[in-house]
Amino acid sequence: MNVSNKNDSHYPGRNPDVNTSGSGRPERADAARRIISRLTTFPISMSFEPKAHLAGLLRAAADSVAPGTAADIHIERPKQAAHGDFACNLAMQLARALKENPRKIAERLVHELPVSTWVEKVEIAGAGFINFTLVPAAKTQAVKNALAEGGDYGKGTAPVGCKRIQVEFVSANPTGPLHVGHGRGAAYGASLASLLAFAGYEVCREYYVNDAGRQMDILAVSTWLRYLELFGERVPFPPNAYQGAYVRDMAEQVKAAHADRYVHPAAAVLACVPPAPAPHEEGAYTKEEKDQLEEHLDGLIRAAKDLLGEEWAYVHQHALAEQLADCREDLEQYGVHFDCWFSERSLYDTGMVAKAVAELEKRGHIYVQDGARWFRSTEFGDEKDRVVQRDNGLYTYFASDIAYHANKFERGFDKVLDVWGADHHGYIARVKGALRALELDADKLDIALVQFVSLFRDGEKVSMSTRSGDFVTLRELREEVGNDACRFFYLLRKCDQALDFDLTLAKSESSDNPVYYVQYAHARICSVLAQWGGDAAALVSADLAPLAGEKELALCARIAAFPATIAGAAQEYAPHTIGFYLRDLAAEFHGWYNAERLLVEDDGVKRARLALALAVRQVLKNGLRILGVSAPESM
RNA sequence: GCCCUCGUAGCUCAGUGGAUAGAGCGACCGCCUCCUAAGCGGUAGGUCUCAGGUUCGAUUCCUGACUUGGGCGCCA
Repeated sequence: MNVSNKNDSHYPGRNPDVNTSGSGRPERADAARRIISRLTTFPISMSFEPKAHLAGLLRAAADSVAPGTAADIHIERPKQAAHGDFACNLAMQLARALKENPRKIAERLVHELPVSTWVEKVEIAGAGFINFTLVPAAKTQAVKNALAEGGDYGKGTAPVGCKRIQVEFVSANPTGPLHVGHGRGAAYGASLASLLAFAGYEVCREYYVNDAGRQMDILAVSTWLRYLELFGERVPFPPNAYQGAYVRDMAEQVKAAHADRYVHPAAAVLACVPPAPAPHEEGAYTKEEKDQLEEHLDGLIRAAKDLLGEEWAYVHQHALAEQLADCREDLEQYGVHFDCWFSERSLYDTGMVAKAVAELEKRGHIYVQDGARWFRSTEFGDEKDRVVQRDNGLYTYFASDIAYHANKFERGFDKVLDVWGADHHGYIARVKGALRALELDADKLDIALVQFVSLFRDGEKVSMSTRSGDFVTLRELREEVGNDACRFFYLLRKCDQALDFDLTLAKSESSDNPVYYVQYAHARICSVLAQWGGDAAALVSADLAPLAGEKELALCARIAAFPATIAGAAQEYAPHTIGFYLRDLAAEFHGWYNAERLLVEDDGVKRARLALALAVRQVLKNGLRILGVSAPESM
């Protein structure tokens, strides 16, 4: 027995029949304890989750020591090995309610702990920690679980009442190629969706297509102006139109398909358009000049619509279809798939935007001022009221977003998660406010804000603007760094943390990327198993008793922590936790691999070690799959 | 100005109401006759921005400063 001093208790867990009445406890309590023991003692062969098991033991003890105090049982893994395999601070938590010294409470708790065949030793240490040391079979049980469950190891079950969840992410305007900022949102959203699915939710991945509104008009008119240039009709190209080369490509396509069908004289185009300010060298326009530029651009859009008539729809549709297809292809290549592409325009076409505003109006949350209709969002926690319909009759983006979210709720999800860029955070209050105004449960809506990505090249910040066309596309990034490194790099940071993406580093020293470290562990295991050449499936039944080394048991503990890591990451919407977990798992494997030989002479030891290696590989594979990173068999 | 966010090793970042706060990179010293050296072991490096408060206990929670980034349109 491990009694380091008189205050430390010990626990005869392996010998439930031992007579402990010598401790002075009445026989009646002992009998009660036996009854509980029968309820909480499990045979070794069953699937076993240590934290849940220990929590169950402690719950029973707490109910006996402090009935009615519903303290949360919090089991954690101590940082120091000397503190056992698991620790619990329950005694400290109860100290206040019981008005008693935590160590005394801990002693009583330990005294009332039901017997468990999994527990080897219980110690009280420090201010009142209860430290558990498990029997070896408990530590290696995770290996058996991982091998038996395979690709399902770590899967969870969603909480009752929250089964169907929608994750909406990327939702970039289809007005040009996706850039590295979208790449982060895509990596985060896709991994989060996979994580939630693995954690037991029914997940719907959705992309909201902003195919209505001014940005699309600007793209269409940009394309048309480039098209006119191809026929020598030179309208000065506005600096606030889309500059990218892809716009010229679309103009070429329109020309190839329809020749000069959409050509109008430049003079006719400019006839009724308010003049643009004189162009500047550095683009340093004053506020007034900027307004003038926007009016000029709107004038060009009006002119295009007037001159083209019904054919405007073709140019508009062509630009939209092209960009959406490009975006979709880019994402598919990135390993990011969507179940649903939801059109903003469909909300207008089906009258849902008007209906949403009418619903608000019916409930008295709309008023008219200066010819516009305002939603009284201040009554729902927003800092100011918001326009939903402008004085020119057009609905605002906010109006369609209200309709969109109302529609999401109508579709019956238990949870709706929006992944937004961090610059949209001011938008949360008004959307939630609108939902409340529509008498919907706004708490069903969660919003994850993904911080910006700043690109650095050769130590200098790269300016990024979609309109100027001066940005690094996601496609370029993927081609230079690779999908795996790209996904993993993004995920090795909390989403609410701004990310500095050093292109020079990512491109020139990509072998330093931690993704290779994790993948290498997987490849190494594959290599060892291949050299062994035996039947890997048979390792499920290997005797794991030879796994007694410190590194081996630590690795087992790491594997055991995987299901809880999944559950925690899903609950926190934090897929980056998986990335860090995998890195730690790989590190422990590499350390073990270097310290011990796997393919040793002793068949029992060899099989046990191979079983452990196989379990590590399984967990690496399951984790990498969630992150959308490949698990190569050789590198 | 108001609202939000951030502040942890030289750098980039994890983490936590608990016991001696971690990793990668960089620096330094080692390890291939041996299952993949894209690997491993070791050393150095910290007032967890500061000041109060809550608590048995605060780097963690609260308040306030200072700091980082962002948002405050009849744009999307």
